[in-house]
Amino acid sequence: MRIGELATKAGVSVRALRYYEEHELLAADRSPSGQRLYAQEAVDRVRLIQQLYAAGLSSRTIVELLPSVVDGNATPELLDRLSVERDHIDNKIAELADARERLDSVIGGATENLRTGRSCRVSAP
Amino acid sequence: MRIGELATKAGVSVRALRYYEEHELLAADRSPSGQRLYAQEAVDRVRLIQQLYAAGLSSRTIVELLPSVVDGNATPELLDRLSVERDHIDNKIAELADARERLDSVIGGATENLRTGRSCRVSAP
DNA sequence: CTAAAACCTGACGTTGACGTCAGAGGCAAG
DNA sequence: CTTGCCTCTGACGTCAACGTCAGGTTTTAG
Repeated sequence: MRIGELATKAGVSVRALRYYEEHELLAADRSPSGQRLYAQEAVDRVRLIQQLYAAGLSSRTIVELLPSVVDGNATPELLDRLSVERDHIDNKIAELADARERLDSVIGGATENLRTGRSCRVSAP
Repeated sequence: MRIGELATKAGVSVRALRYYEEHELLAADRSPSGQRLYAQEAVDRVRLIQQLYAAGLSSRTIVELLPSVVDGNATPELLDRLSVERDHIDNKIAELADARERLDSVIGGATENLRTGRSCRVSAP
């Protein structure tokens, strides 16, 4: 498949795919005329890349870890790096859960205020 | 307290605090000579700001929502915005959990490979 | 065959949350 | 008083992950 199709299937821009190649996250074959050609698996790989981006990994980090994640193999050092990133993700999840709780309690309280009658002492009656 | 002390206590840079003032996230009194003066509560407020940043909110969004979060009150519209952000956070948590599972299974598999004897068919025996 | 759509390379633009530097003023200690 | 650290206001620099535009080639639809 060519770049446009992959972009559509994977839900990213064409520019993003060229960026991934430039940064060695995603290799592409070339047609005789120089157009990029991708295998079906590329769709999953792009989704994986996006997932790792969303997890806060930089493209440099992804380059280092992606082979291990794809073929399920790793040296002890890579295993360490993977654990480090896993822990980072754990911490982020905890932070997010905190923030969500905070918003939830605000939402709950404010909803209650609106329900019981206007707001809670905004000004004197 | 002056800006350096707040920066230390809240764990951010002096520059960040000036940035927050510039973007109306955090007001400051001024000494006669023009130096910024903060109350103790500012420490918590800065931590809250950081938490919301970590949750992916932009400074513009934080400006809109911060008053509600701080005093626990909100108009119906703000309540909507809060819910929207809460849902965003929910989605992010789900994505992160996915990514973590992925890393976990890679870590598990690779650890197993190392444990049972080198790697799983890297080359012919 | 031709026009539209997709693709190519290069290169500059964007955005957010600060970093950093310059030049000048303020403030506690010795 | 001066040494040294803190603070001030601009204002330009940074970095990542693309967006966007220019100018040209290739593929596809009719």
